[in-house]
Parts: sequence; C-alpha cells; structure tokens
Amino acid sequence: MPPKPKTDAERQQLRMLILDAARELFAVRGIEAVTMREIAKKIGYSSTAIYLHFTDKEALIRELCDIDFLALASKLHRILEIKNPVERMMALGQGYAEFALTHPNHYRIMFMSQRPSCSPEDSKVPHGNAEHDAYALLKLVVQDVYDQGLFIDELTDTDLIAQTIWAAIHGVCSLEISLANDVWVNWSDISARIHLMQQMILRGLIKAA
Amino acid sequence: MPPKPKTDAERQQLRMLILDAARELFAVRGIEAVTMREIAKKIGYSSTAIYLHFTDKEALIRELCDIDFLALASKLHRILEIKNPVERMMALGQGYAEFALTHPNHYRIMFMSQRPSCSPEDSKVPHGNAEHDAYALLKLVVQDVYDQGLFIDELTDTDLIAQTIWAAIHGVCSLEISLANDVWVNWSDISARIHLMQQMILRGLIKAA
DNA sequence: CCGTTAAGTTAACGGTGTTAAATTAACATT
DNA sequence: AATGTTAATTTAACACCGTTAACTTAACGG
Repeated sequence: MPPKPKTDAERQQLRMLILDAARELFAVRGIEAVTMREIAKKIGYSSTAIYLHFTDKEALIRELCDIDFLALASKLHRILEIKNPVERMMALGQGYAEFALTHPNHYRIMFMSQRPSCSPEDSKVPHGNAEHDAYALLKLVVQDVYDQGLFIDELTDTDLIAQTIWAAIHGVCSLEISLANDVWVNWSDISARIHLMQQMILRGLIKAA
Repeated sequence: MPPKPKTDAERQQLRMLILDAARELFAVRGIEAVTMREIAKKIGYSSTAIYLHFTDKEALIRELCDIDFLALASKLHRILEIKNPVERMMALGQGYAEFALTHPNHYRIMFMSQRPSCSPEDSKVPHGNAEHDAYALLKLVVQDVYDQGLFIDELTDTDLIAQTIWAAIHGVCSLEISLANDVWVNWSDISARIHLMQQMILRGLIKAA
C-alpha cells in the first residue's frame, strides 16, 4: 500500500524480513520445497516484491548461505581460546558437527549441493580470514598442530590434511543428514559415530604420545 | 500409434527404454534438471506414456536408484577375491570411491539426497545379501577384519566401525562431488585425498603391525 | 498542483509434474 | 463381417512454479 522513497535503512529492514522468513521456511522444509510465493505470503507481501530486493531465488539462497557461513565461522572461532593445539583441532570438529546437525537444512545448502560456483568477489564472506572463513580457521588450526611437529612425519601438506579432516567430519554429518531415516542401515548412535571418527583422526594423523 | 495388448516382455522392454533414457539424462545433467517431457521425447513417446509404467517421477528415480545400488554392489563384490582382510577392506573403499566419482550424479541420488525413506520391502535390492547389498558387503569385510583381531582393542561394535569407514570415504567423495568447482578452497588432488583418508583409516583403526 | 518516480500489486508467460478425456488399433464375440 | 471391448497411447488441461511486464498507488520536488 505505501509507495514512498524508502531510506536505505528501511530497504535493508525489508531485505532482512525476507531473509528471515526464507531462512525459517528453508530450515523447516528444505530449500527446494519452499516457493517464493510462500515466503512472500509469510511476510504479507506479494511474491514479486521479493524481486525488488533479490534478483532471483538463487541470489536469495546465496545470501542466506553467506550469512550461515559467517555464523558457522563465528561459532567456531571461539575454539581458538583452547590452547592445546590438538585439543583445539578436536574441538573444531566437534563444533562443526554440532552446527551441521543443529541446522541440517542450512548445512545441506552450504555443503551438500553444487552451487553454481560463485566467484569469490561476489560473496560477502571475507576469504582467508580465520574469524569469518571457517576453512581458513581450520587451516590455521591444522597449521599450528603441524608447526609443533605433532602430525606423523609423512604428512607435510597442510591443505591436504585440513581437507581430509574436513571430509571425515563432513562424511559423518552428511550421511546422518541424508540417510538417518533410512531403515536400510542399522545406524549406531550419531554421537558415537562422531566420537569414533574423532578418534580415527587422532590415531590416524597425530604421532603416538 | 500402435495400441495392442502387449506381452509382458514388451512392457518390460519399454520400461527399460524409459529407465535407460532417464539414466542417461540424469547422469549428464543431474536429477532435478531433467523433465519428464524430455525423457519422453528422447524415446519418441509422449510424456504421459511414462506414467503408464511408473506412478510418478519419484518412483522412476527410485527404480533407477535400485539399479544403481545393485550395480555398485556387483562392482564391489569382486574384492572378495582378495584374501588379506585388511587389503580387502582398503580395496572396498577404493572401489566405492571410484564408483562415486565415475557416476557423480547417480551417487548424488543414491547417497546425498534425503529419499522419502522407502520401506525395505518395496525396494528391489535384497537386504543383507553381500552380493547385492553394498552395506552388507562392507559389514562382512569389516567383520572378517574384526574376527582376526586386527582392529584396535577398543573397537568392538562392527556396525559402528563399518559406518565410520563408510562416512570417511563418503566424506571425501561427497565433498568432491559438491564442491570440487568451488574456488573457495585450494583443493588438493582428489586421489591424494582418497589416499590419505585410507591411510587414516588404516592407522586409526587397525593395530600397528 | 502536477509530473516524476519508487514501491508494490496484479496479470501473464513459459515451464513443470501430473491427471482426465479422447483416440487409436488390435482382439474376441456375435 | 460387423461389433463391442479393452489396452496403449496421445491430446488437452490443471495447478503450481519462478519470473517478467504492465499497471497502480502514493509520496516528494518543482
């Protein structure tokens, strides 16, 4: 009803309203199942109004994704308080898994679907900064362990190490998210699976004490 | 054009024609991007003809999925020729990864998307049979290693072990499939990542020689 | 007070999965 | 041989999707 030149703050507020509504719907029912019309109805606008603030559904999703990446990095950043480098590395895995399993639908969007490879500059997440980039944080933590000579001697590529640790934890989480309801497999308790994976990382990569 | 009471063989043949067309399109462009009309056009039928053989798109996908599950199990079954149980376990991981990376779009459907939890009886894949059920095969292989006392002593739950090994390999593969094109991460070579994961499994779960 | 313009809505387009109705052709029966 | 039945298939249509074009509304600057 009220068309008026809006201030930037007002526009930003509406953007947030849309993002919040979309986030909630996505989180509950998954990304593909939610329609633009639904998001709009939830906030009392027509569906086309969304297009005044986001170029398309993909852009809306990507923006939500960026926010989630920042939230993840922010949550994980706290583990830097832990001084022991190996303990800290384990805490990082634990925190990551918690995030994944607490927000499975977000996690699915973030790490389980092929995004159309957005170029790094059009993302709002600062690249390489450990405070806002979870992968950079992981590399930092891995590098610390490496610098103290705690990895077994064959391991010299910290990128490779980081990616393997990531894959290990991601494997547990993504399998849980995708197939937890699958009756095919007699699933062990998820926390036991995470714990064993952590032990495997420890024994598999770290020198024996 | 030709309506005639078809024999069961003819009907089965058309089913296969549909399945093959769908498989090829799915494999190339991914599951969501392919439409029923497209599949139909590829085989020279109208789209609605498909519905005479499959109740809906989901059923078509699920049937393809079942075929892929059998193909995977069949491929992996050969590793039973390897006599050394640990070597065999490693070969299983390697074969699994090969399958995943050779058929990424199939793998995505099989293990990276929440299927509407089909009950076990309406799947064509025989449950628990190592020849046709890849998870059963994995459990068998793990059990053999366990029976020979080769896992570290803390490990007693073979389901948990199997699921952790699965998660480890799945983590590498699914991350590759979803994010290989992501410029965010400076990805190491995929075969190096698989190899390190295998080493981690070995060192992490198997008793030192 | 009126034009301009931003914000928003309604109507519409092309596309999707899917269903209902109509069509076609082979068979069985009279 | 003509007819009715029935299975296989197609055409037409529905409801819904993301998205765009055209239109409406209301606030502001001159």
